[in-house]
Amino acid sequence: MPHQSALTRKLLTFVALSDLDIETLARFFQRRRSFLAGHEMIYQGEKDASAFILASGWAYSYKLLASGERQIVDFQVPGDFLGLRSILFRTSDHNIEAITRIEASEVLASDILDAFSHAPRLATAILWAASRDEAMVVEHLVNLGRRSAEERVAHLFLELGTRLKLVGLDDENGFDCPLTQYHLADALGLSAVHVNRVLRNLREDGLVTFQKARVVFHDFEGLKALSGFDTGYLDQDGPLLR
Amino acid sequence: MPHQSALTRKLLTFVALSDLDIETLARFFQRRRSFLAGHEMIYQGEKDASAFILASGWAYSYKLLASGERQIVDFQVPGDFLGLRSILFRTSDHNIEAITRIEASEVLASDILDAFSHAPRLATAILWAASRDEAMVVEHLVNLGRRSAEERVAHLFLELGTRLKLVGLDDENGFDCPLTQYHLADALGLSAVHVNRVLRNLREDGLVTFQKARVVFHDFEGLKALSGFDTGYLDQDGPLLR
DNA sequence: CGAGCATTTGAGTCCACTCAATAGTGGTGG
DNA sequence: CCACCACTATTGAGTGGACTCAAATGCTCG
Repeated sequence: MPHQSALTRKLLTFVALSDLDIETLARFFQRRRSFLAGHEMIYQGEKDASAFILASGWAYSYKLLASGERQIVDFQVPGDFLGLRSILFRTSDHNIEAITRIEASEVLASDILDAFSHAPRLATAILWAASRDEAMVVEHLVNLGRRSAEERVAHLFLELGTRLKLVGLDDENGFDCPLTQYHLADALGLSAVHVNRVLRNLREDGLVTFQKARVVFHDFEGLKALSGFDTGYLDQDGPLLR
Repeated sequence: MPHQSALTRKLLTFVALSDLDIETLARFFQRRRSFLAGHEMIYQGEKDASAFILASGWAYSYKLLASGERQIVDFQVPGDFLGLRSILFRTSDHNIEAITRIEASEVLASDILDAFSHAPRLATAILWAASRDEAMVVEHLVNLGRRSAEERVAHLFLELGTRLKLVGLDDENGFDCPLTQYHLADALGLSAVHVNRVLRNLREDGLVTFQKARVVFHDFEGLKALSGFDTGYLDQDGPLLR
């Protein structure tokens, strides 16, 4: 089952799993589902939602305001666990929509709760995965609160590049990226028009280009310096439980 | 042990705990500590940090940027669990500083990991608590990304009021609040000068006052309408595990 | 090959910023 | 006990980054 390798590998870097843990985890990959681009996989107010493990494709999680505005919280790429919070809360407090066509495994609330009863190391690994997600949200908060538009865009591209590299979906100088400028705007607290201008600046400064659904880094170090990007919140220190 | 009631009560609304769970949880309250105002309880880069359960006083968690700017992620009030993410990651990715004098219980990494091995329902409850924290961070993200300065301030006061009410630290028309305008600014992605102007506007519009370390609501419904505040992300639906 | 979406650019506006200066407040020590 | 110092709050003036509105161009896919 090659599609489960990304998540499993991530978890193994954190906790050494027993045979029982591995077996329990394997059950998470039983229910294969696919979704069309634009499909709402999870929606605000949904009761007893499922979670999913992304095998291929991109999604994004977001909240809608009364005004109709949208704030994107995070993007999900292959290997990511999505909707965990929707399981822990009886009713989901956010939406998740497929950006591209998606292949995923559906994980039921009962799968998770069983894992907690019978596979404590796996449970620890899941809590760790949730904490890592929270660390990403925190970094996005810093991005919105204290960085300029140029810095925000640069930071987002570097984060996505790093995350995709971890699952082998990057290449020498960049990565394929199905986002629109509206996605970037709603993730970064900017208007789409301004995102467009910022992209032009970054391109003209020889830092990155984002065109034709591809991000290409031209000056990786320059981008890091500009945005203050530090991989700390994505990196691992080696297993907590051996 | 009256100081443990707030957290324990919160957890019990989510998961019915067994006697063993309760006993394990009780161990979290063994190591009583106190800290002076301004003390750094947890700092970025700290290895093998402890977590804490706040008995009294306020703290705030934040990240520092290379530029020296500060982004406050959340405020912690009595009953809150703080530093959980510092335990799951070997090295802490954020700082937590005491705002007032603090009484707290220190929770070691081993306490948490033991709980995961031996008390699965408690483990589930801890994951739920972590998810609730993440939901708050997400709401702060929405605040920064898509709300105006007036809306942000109003939203923060409503959230703090609601959280304090849950632990009985509010009163008829407001709550005691040890924050400075600099704290508000760094939590809301604004300058302290602008926060001051916004507070004047809200006061002159008869909505809230924030003076002399006290927040007083004058038009609760008006504030809610202004900020689009919805308690959903703080509320509970009743126990997931019975 | 049009229809709908996405991108790009211009013009003008405004929200929140910075810099600067003045009060108020509380704690400390001589 | 009061003088002082550091911190916090307040207000004014001027600036600028990001916004909105508007229009033109490009792209893709049914």
